[in-house]
Formats: sequence, structure tokens, C-alpha cells
Amino acid sequence: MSKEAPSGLTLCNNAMLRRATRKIGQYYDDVLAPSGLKATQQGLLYQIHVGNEPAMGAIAASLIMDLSALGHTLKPLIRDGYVETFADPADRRVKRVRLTPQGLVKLDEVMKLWHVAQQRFEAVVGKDQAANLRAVLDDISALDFDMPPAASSE
Amino acid sequence: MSKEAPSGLTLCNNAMLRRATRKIGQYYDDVLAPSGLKATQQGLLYQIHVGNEPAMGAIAASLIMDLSALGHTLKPLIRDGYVETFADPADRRVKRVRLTPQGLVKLDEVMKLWHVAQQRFEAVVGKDQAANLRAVLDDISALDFDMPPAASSE
DNA sequence: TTGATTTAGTGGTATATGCCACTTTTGTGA
DNA sequence: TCACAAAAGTGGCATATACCACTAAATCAA
Repeated sequence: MSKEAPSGLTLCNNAMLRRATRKIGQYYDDVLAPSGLKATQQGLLYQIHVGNEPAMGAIAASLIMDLSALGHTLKPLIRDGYVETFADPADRRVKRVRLTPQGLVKLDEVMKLWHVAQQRFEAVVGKDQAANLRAVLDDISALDFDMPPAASSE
Repeated sequence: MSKEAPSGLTLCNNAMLRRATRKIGQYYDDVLAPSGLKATQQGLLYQIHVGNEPAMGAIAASLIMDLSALGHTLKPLIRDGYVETFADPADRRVKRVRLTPQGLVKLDEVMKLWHVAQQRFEAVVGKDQAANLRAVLDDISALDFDMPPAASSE
């Protein structure tokens, strides 16, 4: 090797993933900024919208997100009147989520900005490259890293 | 090409990136758990270690992380005695960072676990696929999404 | 030398996310 | 039916991460 990696950083799958996520997240956030929403919030609103009054657990599962994390993330959106929740009549443990009319309007607004961000991203990265990236990410998101606890003695 | 949204979610580069990061982050965190460190902290310790008493700004830049975010992230590591900072004698604005002896020991410990996580990841994903993923992530991390304020129509 | 500007960090505030303990509902088996 | 286990969320706490306003130090300009 003629060059030494400035840091072994590029060797860690997790670190690279995080770094790229920060980078892209900042970019999408930037573009969505005029809406007052973060990219995470836009994604969440969208997810709720396409779901059929999804239960919290269902949303968390599809986003591979901790249920409690979802609850926390939802709070600002509820506070701002974009989202509301209600107990499933058939099972009171289940809490379902839906957009408010105001939330629908906001989603519409932010999706326009999202399209801009998305298009510009694909213009820079290349449509194929982007599609390929998403496919790979989807793959690894679906993987099972089930493992015997490292040094557990049982 | 305007049809039904597949999973919807799988179309957004940012959302997919985040989702995969949550997934992989949880996996690496799991494996590193016995050390008491999160994967982000392991990465940060490593970064500090391989750098030559790097300045905060240098670390932030190489991790594509906000400087203030780095400062916040560093606090638990300083509190726990793994890392210490000192002003650059040549430029007092600059704060440099280094591992303490205790931090070195801890890094050694956590890196062993990291190797386990990394190897298992590559075993599941495939070495080539993993390397390719990292390369793509490195690429997009280096991109310039310079955006002309939404002026030109599209 | 002095005042304006730039550079490097800090602190506050807010969202993003995870884990754990705990509560409420359901579902189950004796 | 009743005690117990399982399922779905909530709240608290901790870290991750960003932006903004502000401070301190170094630079530049006149």
C-alpha cells in the first residue's frame, strides 16, 4: 500500500455507516429545513401516513427502532399537532397512530422538499448507485446477527 | 414512473441509511456491551488513539461530526477517565485530546470485542459485500451536495 | 497598536435512540 | 375463576448529534 489510511476508521462497518448517516442526514435536514421538520420526522410522518393507522409496535418494527424511542420521537409531532394517537378498541394495550388534518398538510409540504433532496442526491450519486445502496442497506437491515453472547459461560 | 409506493420507506436514501445504522449499531453495541462502552465510544477512542493527540476540530472533521456534538460525546469518556484534553501550547484556541493510560487499557479491551463483532458481521454479510458497502459509504461521505438555494425550478 | 474578522470550542436546547423497570391488558392453564 | 406469564406502552435516564449564541484566542488591516 502506498498510502496509509489516515485512520482505520474506514474499516469499521458500523463507523462508516454512522458517518455516512451523519453526512446524509445533515444534507436532507438542510433541504427540509424550510418545513420546520427534520428528515427523521418527515420519514415518520410518511410512515404513519402510508400505514393504516398503524400501532406503535408496527411502526417501530418496520423502522427497526426501539419502541420507547419511537414514543419519544413521536412526542414533538404530537405536541405540534401533526399526529394523534388512540387506543385500539379491540385491544386496549395497542396504541394506534394517525396524522391530523394539519399533519396531512404538513406532510404534503415536506414531501415536496423531500423530492428535491432526493433528486439532488440521486443526481450527485447516480440513480443506479443510489438504488444499489438502498438495496444493500435493505439487505443488511434484514439480516440476523443472532449470536451466542460473546464470553458468556452457560 | 409514478405508481404505487413499494414500501415507501425503501425509497428514501436517508431513511434506509438510518434504519440500517440503527440495526447495525444495535448489533455492535450488543457485542461491545461487556466492555461498558458503546460502539460510538469505541470508535471515538480508536480515532483519538490513532490520531496524534488530535485537535477536537480534526476529530470532528474526520468523523463528519458537529464540533459541539463531539464535545458532548467526549464528556462521558472524560468523566470516566479514559480521555483527557489539553490546550495546544502553540495555539490556545486549539484543544487536543489523548487517551489516558486507563483509556489505553480500555481501548485494548473493547477492540477485542470489536474484532468479534466485525468478524461476525463479515461472516454474515460477506467480506466482499462488506468491503463494497464501506467503499460506497466512504464515497458518499465525501460527496458535495452543495445546494443552490431552491431557485431554479425543477 | 488597535479594532474588525476569523477560528476553535463551550453551553444550552432540542431531537434521536436505546435500555430498563414498571403498569395495564390480555391470554392461559389448572 | 384465579394466579401467572406474555404483550404493548410509558417514563426515566443516558448517550448521540445538531444548531445557535457566545467567549477566547489568533490574524489581519490600517
